[in-house]
Amino acid sequence: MEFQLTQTEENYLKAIYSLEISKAKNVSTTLIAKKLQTKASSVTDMIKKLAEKDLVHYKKYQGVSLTEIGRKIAVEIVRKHRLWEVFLVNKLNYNWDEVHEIAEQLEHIKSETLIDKLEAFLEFPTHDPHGDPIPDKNGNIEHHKNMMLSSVENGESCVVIGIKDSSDPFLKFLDKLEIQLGSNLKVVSKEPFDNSMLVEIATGSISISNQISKNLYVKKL
Amino acid sequence: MEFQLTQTEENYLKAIYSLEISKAKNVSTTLIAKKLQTKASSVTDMIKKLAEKDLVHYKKYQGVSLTEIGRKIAVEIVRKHRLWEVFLVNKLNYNWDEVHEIAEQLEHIKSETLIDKLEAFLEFPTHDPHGDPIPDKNGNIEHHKNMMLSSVENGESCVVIGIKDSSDPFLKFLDKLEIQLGSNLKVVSKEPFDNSMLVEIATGSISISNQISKNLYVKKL
DNA sequence: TAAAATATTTAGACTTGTCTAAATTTTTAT
DNA sequence: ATAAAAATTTAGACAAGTCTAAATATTTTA
Repeated sequence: MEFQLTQTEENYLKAIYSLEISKAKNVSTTLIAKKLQTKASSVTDMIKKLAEKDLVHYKKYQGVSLTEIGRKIAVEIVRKHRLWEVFLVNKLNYNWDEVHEIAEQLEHIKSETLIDKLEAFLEFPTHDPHGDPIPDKNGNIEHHKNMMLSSVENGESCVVIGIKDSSDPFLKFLDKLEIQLGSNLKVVSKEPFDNSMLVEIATGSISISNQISKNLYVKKL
Repeated sequence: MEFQLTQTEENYLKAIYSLEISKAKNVSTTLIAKKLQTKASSVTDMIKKLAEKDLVHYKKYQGVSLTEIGRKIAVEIVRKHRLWEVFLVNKLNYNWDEVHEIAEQLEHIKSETLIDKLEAFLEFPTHDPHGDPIPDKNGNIEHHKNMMLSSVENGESCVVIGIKDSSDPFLKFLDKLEIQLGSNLKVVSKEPFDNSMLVEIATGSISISNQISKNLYVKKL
């Protein structure tokens, strides 16, 4: 029951997986094309191939969804990606905004044993450098509880536990703000006009726009 | 001056490099085909492409040799391969006979910084798990002095410093003999009939065939 | 040194993943 | 509800890397 997929096929599965999570069921051709920076016609071709292999459910013009086996493979790739990110940051001293591209390559390395040995070497981390949970070897993954900084009330304190949009510029911006995973934040006030908030952190008070506070997963204290 | 080569192109360069070292200049199409488990006609096609990019010298029917830039790239790939092997054995606890296939994949990961960071993390190893020297970041590589166990005289002692043929079965066989890098060997006697030798190691005396003694790099004590 | 054997190259075809342009279907708006 | 807009699929083409079979060149050998 073991598939040998190409990197491209794996990338499609991963893209569909992440779109299913953020956008609910039956992901559209266009959305996948946008995500993978390719053309809708190319997506259609590939979807047919994946459907042929029973990795996605597909009916013409109706979008796609992952089959059970397709989802299992997608989660495996996510697991590999996030474990490699931990390696790059914790062992090779990369910053959290530098590891995505390299992990995109490393996640496709084929081996029965490699990723479990890597996981043990890293001492079984539960989250990657951006706070995203790492699936276990059976494909179980604990999803974020959807608590964003933006929904924290005045006077309440919380800890940053994850980043929703782990794009390069956003991570660099957080670096500049001196916000990282584990940072303590206290919401001082919220501005109804633009939904920005005044927040206290270790180094002082800063104003945080809604666009940012919507992208920080937090846990209330 | 930076090329972006495909994995296949890189594999051809590496194959030509290793054939040049063992077989001298102007490597033949057939030899490359054998090494890469492909057909001579495919090799011809690829060679033309590499020649087009000035990575090899090529004249019809005359075989190929690496250009300076081609050799530089080949050595870089060897460097990556060997550093990853050190990582797999020293950090992830793989045995030396299990790492080749995985390193074959890891050597193609593209990054400006990754391999130097890996090298630092591994504390600048000079040799891979099979005793092969690791090129430095400028492409300098210290080649083995060609002293094989087979040329050690009766009564002389030596240390194993490298394996010439690092194939799976050979490495497993050495494991069974309890011979590893750093093992001390004393040549007790040599049998002129088949060139086998009687050798003393820590755990006792063993007979070693010529085929084996020709594949062990040693340093006299 | 000419015939036979071997090595190499060429020609044409196939696969994978992609694209553009055209055709078709679905969705949106009036 | 129907026309316009948007999304999707199809058709045909291309590049990369490979293959088989045939053609050509080189090497061996007698």
